Amino acid sequence: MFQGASQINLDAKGRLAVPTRVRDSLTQGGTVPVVLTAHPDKCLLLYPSPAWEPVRAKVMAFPSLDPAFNPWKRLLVGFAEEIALDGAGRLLISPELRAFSGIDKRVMFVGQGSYYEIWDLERWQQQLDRLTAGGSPVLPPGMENFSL
Amino acid sequence: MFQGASQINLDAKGRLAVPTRVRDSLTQGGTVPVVLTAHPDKCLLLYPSPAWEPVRAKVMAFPSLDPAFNPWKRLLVGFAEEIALDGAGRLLISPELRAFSGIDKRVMFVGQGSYYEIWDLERWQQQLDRLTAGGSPVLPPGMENFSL
DNA sequence: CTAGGAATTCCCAGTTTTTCCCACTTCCGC
DNA sequence: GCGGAAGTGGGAAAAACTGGGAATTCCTAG
Repeated sequence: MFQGASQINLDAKGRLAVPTRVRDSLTQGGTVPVVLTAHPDKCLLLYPSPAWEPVRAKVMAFPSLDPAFNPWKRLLVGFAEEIALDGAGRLLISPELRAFSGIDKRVMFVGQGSYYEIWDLERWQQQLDRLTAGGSPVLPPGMENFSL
Repeated sequence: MFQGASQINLDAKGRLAVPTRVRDSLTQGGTVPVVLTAHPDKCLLLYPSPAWEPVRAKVMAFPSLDPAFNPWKRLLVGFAEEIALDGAGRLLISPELRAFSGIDKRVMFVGQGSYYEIWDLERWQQQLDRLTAGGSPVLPPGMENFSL
């Protein structure tokens, strides 16, 4: 289970140093590559390769003739890249994924259960502000009686 | 059941000394780690690790494709960190959680039943003032007939 | 077909950060 | 006043991050 947030700087070559604490759980000790893809909220998703497979299978099973599914398929499958970490545990983010997500240097690396999200730091704070600003957070239907 | 408020100072490294009183009940005598995460009110939540599990499970069960739930999952799961207390009973608060909550040195440590809340002292007093200012505290719906 | 150039990948080493542990001081109880 | 426990601060060892550099491969032009 992935959780926890880390602020990370990309180097000049666009490489992201995965925090050591999560590195082994992501790559299962270096034996498994990772998959990086795009999310509609303009962040990137990072899966251990085996965990990505069933997700891709589900997306590919969307009905091809329903136009509403096609953008999702193009985004999730079209941007997916299998990447191996280098000797120092860094992953190289392609120019295409960097352009899509607005990532240039400062990013937030956020655990979300079965995957990690990678955000441009500024965009991350903007979407946080939407929840915490205004005094009263917005509660979606079904969450009114949620207890911490 | 956790209750009671303590004013605590963080040291220069961002370490918080958990009061001796509550230390054993939090860690069950040192056998169990704690989980620290974020709350929309810009305070931190501190759980004994076993008590956090069901909360995380409920959050993880939110529908992934409903955009209204995603910010909550990013906040509660994304900021969650499992931390072990050091030999002196202190817990290290990560720079990310300190930045989110505005905590730098003086904090208020408040029992809240199944968890503790950790507030920046200034922010704690501001939210107290919001309740007590103006002479008449605001009553949320359903609390009109509450008897102390 | 060959040679030059550019981009990419892999690897090494310095520097910073983190983590763990020890010692001192202060506070409380006896 | 004395003993003990708890809080506080600092320091040293280890690990990790950062940046650069060299070699290889791919592409392009002659």
